[in-house]
Amino acid sequence: MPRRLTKSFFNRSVHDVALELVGATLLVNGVGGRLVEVEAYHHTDPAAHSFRGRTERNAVMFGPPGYAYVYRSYGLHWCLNFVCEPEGSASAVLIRAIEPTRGVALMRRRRGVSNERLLCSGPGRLCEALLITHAQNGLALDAPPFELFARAGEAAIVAGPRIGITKAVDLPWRYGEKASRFLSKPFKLVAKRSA
DNA sequence: TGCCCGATTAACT
DNA sequence: GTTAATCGGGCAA
Repeated sequence: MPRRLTKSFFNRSVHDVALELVGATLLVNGVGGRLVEVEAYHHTDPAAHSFRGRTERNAVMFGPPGYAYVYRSYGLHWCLNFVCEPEGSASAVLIRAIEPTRGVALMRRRRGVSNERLLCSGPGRLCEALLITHAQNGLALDAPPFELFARAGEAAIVAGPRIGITKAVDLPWRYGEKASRFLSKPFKLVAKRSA
């Protein structure tokens, strides 16, 4: 079994963590799969919830690393983040897509869709499939219901602009497995140099 | 207090 | 391609 990720894993640059999370396995009550798409949010970044300081909603981001920050998006969906960097940095990785591997039948039922590709390909979708709500906000990531395992082997990781934001749109802080069928959106081709 | 808008999704045309 | 669903944060008044 691959190495289990504990709190110290998250106590460093949010970008280092994001890169290493691609290919890692996340289970919630035994259900989940491989992380194939994540985004980094840093407190100096205008697109981050923590950019304007601490509020009731984002309080967990200002706490120690290795905890879940869950917020409501557009009034109806939930989004899952992992708090990173030393306490007070208020930086986090948004989990955007998962390749389902465990508890697929359960996820299908929770989502009400049969297409495996649509089960966890988006931050709101994966929270519905894994039953993540505000009830998990502030929970430690190295204790039940969470299980996190390091990537085993290689991963072909690409970076690109983040999705769905209007500030700092040019920062290439979205990371994922380019060839994965389970991304929320494909990564654009890397620009080729002309001879 | 009131208003606008968002780290989204599904169902439209 | 567009839009409704739905609500808390942030800012103006």
